[in-house]
Amino acid sequence: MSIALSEQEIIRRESLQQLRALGIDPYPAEEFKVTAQAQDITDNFEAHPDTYKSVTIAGRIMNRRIMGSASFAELQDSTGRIQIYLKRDDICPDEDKTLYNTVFKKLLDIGDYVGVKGYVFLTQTGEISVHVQELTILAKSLKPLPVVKRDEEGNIHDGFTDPESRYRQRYVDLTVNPEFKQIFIKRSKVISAMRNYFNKQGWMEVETPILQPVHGGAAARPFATHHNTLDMPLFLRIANELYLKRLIVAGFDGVYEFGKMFRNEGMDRTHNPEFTAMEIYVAYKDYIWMMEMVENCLEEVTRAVHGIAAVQVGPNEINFAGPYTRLSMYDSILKYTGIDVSAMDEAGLRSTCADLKIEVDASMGKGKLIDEIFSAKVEANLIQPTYITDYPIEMTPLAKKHRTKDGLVERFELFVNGKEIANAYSELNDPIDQRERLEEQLILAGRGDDEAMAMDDDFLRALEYGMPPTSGLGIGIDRLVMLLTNQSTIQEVLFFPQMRPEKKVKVATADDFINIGVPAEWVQVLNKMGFNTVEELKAANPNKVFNDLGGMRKKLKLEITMPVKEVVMGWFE
RNA sequence: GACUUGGUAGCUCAGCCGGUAGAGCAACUGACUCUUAAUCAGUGGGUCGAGGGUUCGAUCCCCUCCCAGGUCACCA
Repeated sequence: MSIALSEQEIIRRESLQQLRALGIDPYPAEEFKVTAQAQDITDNFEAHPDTYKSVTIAGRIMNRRIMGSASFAELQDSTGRIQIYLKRDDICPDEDKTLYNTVFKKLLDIGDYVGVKGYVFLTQTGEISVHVQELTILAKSLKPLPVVKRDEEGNIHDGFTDPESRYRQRYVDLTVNPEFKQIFIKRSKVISAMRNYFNKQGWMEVETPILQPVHGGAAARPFATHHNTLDMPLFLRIANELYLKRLIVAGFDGVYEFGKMFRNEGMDRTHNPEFTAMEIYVAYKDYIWMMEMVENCLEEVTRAVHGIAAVQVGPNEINFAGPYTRLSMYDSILKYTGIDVSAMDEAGLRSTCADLKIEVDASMGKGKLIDEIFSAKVEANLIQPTYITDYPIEMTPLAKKHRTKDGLVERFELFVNGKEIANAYSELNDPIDQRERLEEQLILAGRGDDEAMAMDDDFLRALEYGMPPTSGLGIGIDRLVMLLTNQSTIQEVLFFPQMRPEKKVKVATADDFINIGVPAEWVQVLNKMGFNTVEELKAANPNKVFNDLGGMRKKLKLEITMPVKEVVMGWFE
């Protein structure tokens, strides 16, 4: 990233000055009243041509085909692209043809925002187009957009495809690859459909702290920060579960929150340091009830996004209409490995892992070992929505003990396309049991499990006042959106995925050059000549610099005053 | 964190055995009043990711580093 401008950027800045010289404000302040949009026109013009005898549209120029005194251009607004047709003598009815010959043909560029008033018509080749009668510049673009070409078959020719550039400059990505906007539109629909579903049931959306003194509710490494006034450490939440349960204690029957969670762990195509989770808690329910709720909710969400309950994900068509298959964790391992682990002790599980060539380490307890077997042998097989139920107690410190099965808890996870999408419990509301379970986590932490859950005394105090039987659910929204939009990386469903900072080339500020006597308008020229710092400039031959400045001035057709030689020599003192 | 692939013009990419770079699009100049990957003629545009090393000479070979992608590990 150099501060020196490219040839095309310099030319666009000159066009900007020329527009101003012509009395045209390249960034006008006043409202521009739009009366139509591209998609509306292309969808409805042929059925209702009379409605489009006068339209005003606005957007970016994305393509121009100039043929002397007539031109076609493509205007892109938030809904799509439409072709516009400009005739010199229509937009310049008087003698003065400046608006067409100079402004449109010379001073406008791909990427500029313009507003256009005219009438919709059909070209000889049958394309719905707007015949322009008035042209207004709304915003000049100073950086050239990548030009993505599409042919008649829809093949993309010079795609803007580099993932690094696409994620760092999402604004460019979505401008030149507008099809990716659909992912984010669907993401928005997923969240609003889910919110609508919950609201219809009478449950309440709430907000709980993101800055937490204790990072509870999940097992993960947190981001740590510090509050200056209170002079205390704080953590960005890794979960909001314990706060939502406090609200159930407080007497709300159903509370839910869509919120960002933060986990200070690895990044890959399914993990971003901050991600969106939805958690909901409903009083007087259990995890059996929750399974049915999730089936209804996800079916409704899928229909809201796709119109039907099924979605194509890679080679699989996934059907979100319930009921979903229910399989206990032990039965799922039995089904896919033929091994019954239900009665095994820790030693037995270790030797089973060894038989299955699953790597384990000494810090792993019984629950973790079973989870390892499950992850390695079962998960990938669960393509259609499947509930895995009844987890070992050791891996689930916040869930209620199973009503009939010793050593298990009332928990399910929903797996779709081989990935975990949701996690739910009959919530543990026995405060004494809860304290013991968290103490066991402390022991695991002592064994070296740095993800074991922390003790939260205030949460336990809340439980001691009494929490009604409650079922809780968490859904990873990013992963659900990945599924429903058929994307294989989380970056594609996040507007701004986390990236390392861009490297900055060491560049002096304009003021540094001005301070040694360089006129402001010449600083860019020096940058262009490769002098990014004052030191680099001073190391050069003064006479050569003076000559080269003249050369650059001529080459770039700069209409700025050449500094006299004595001034240039002064830079080197 | 490990392995691996890549980083060359505004964008997408070539670049042979080491001799300081090419194409298409975009840009610029000109022609053109129904084009649509517009066309035609011409012209410019590069710190070859950064820094070292080897060499008479490095985009190319070697080393270190930076950034990104992929795979794996980690991530109840």
